[in-house]
Amino acid sequence: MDRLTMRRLATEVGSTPMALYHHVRDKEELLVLLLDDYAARTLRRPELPAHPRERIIVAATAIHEALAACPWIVEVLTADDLLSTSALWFVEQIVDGLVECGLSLDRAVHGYRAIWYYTAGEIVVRTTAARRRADDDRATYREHVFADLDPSELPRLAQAADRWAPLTAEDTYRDGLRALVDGLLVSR
Amino acid sequence: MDRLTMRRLATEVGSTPMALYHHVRDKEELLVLLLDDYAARTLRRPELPAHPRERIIVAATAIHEALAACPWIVEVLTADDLLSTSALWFVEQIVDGLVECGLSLDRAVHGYRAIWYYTAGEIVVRTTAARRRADDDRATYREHVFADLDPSELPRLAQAADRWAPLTAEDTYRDGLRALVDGLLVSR
DNA sequence: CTAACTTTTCTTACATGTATAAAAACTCTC
DNA sequence: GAGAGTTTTTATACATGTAAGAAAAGTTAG
Repeated sequence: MDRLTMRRLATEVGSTPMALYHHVRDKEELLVLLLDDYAARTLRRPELPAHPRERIIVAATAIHEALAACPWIVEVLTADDLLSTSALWFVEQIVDGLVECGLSLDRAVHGYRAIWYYTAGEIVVRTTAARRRADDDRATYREHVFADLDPSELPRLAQAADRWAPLTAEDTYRDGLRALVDGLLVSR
Repeated sequence: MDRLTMRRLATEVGSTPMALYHHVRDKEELLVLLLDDYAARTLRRPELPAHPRERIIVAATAIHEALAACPWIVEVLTADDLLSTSALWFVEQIVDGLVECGLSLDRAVHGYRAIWYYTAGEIVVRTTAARRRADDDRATYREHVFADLDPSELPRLAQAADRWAPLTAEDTYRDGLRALVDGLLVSR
């Protein structure tokens, strides 16, 4: 986000900063367009399994992988649910998979939203955590927190204290996604 | 985030901008501290139900409500998993609930992370969507997308097109949370 | 009380996003 | 092809976060 400046872009394109603003409302819109372009060029449709539940997993994972590979995405990612027209096909697969598993269309849309919340949240949280770690002053904050834990008040956290860092370093997106999808498909 | 400027804060406190930087690494850290203070003052511990599964729901919902009531939170929310020491009690409740439901401690921590991803994602996505709607130029983008949908290629989305806006306006945090927790508790 | 040292504050400076309004380039009709 | 109208670009300006280093205030040892 910060690496790209309107001034630098303008001079590299042989123009002036304010000229860019005729084509783009603000810097964020430019980045959304970049993300859109990125998605259009890199999102390849995977082969989908026959079972609808697995189809949901594969489609969501594909989106997640594409986004996670792109660290500048976070600031843009706070966009809405439909990141770009190129991603619509994946959304379709997810909604359709949910419907095929027996959900009503309305519930399927809600289900897709939940999956999107989870996916976007995972990337945002994980990416910013990684950035903080690079700073490494702030990384020690967590150690502080866990060191001063009162085991009588917060026994589970105290118990997990030394394992917290490695545990949260693990990539558990798929597991959480599976759990969420399973839960969504349990008829309630 | 933008409403608070270091310069204005400094003059209101009767100081200079750079003096603030001795106490705070940067603006973001100041906001994290503000969030921390906000959490400490407003997060009241609710009465917890006996059943561990419901306890998870109640604790997560409490965090979610406190955060969702605080719109400037989004930029800060991309913090790590432990928002503040005042929230630790809630984290404890969630992890403990998961353990009581039969998960190992490791899986419980992962489960908490999944819940946090979902919660943070929900707030970030929903809040930014609301901000965009205020702009309302960008709100029409979605209508465009749905208007030009090819029903033969994306049948479900075409089918849901006119209901998409109201559907995504509904607050389904609780439903998604329940689904996620259910899924996490299904022994795999 | 003084002198060294540490913590805190101030001054100045720069790069950034972008508002505003004028200028230039382009397009299209007659 | 001339002139009106539209689109695109430029010049200028301002508020912002914050780096760098000087200055001041506070603290402590002798």
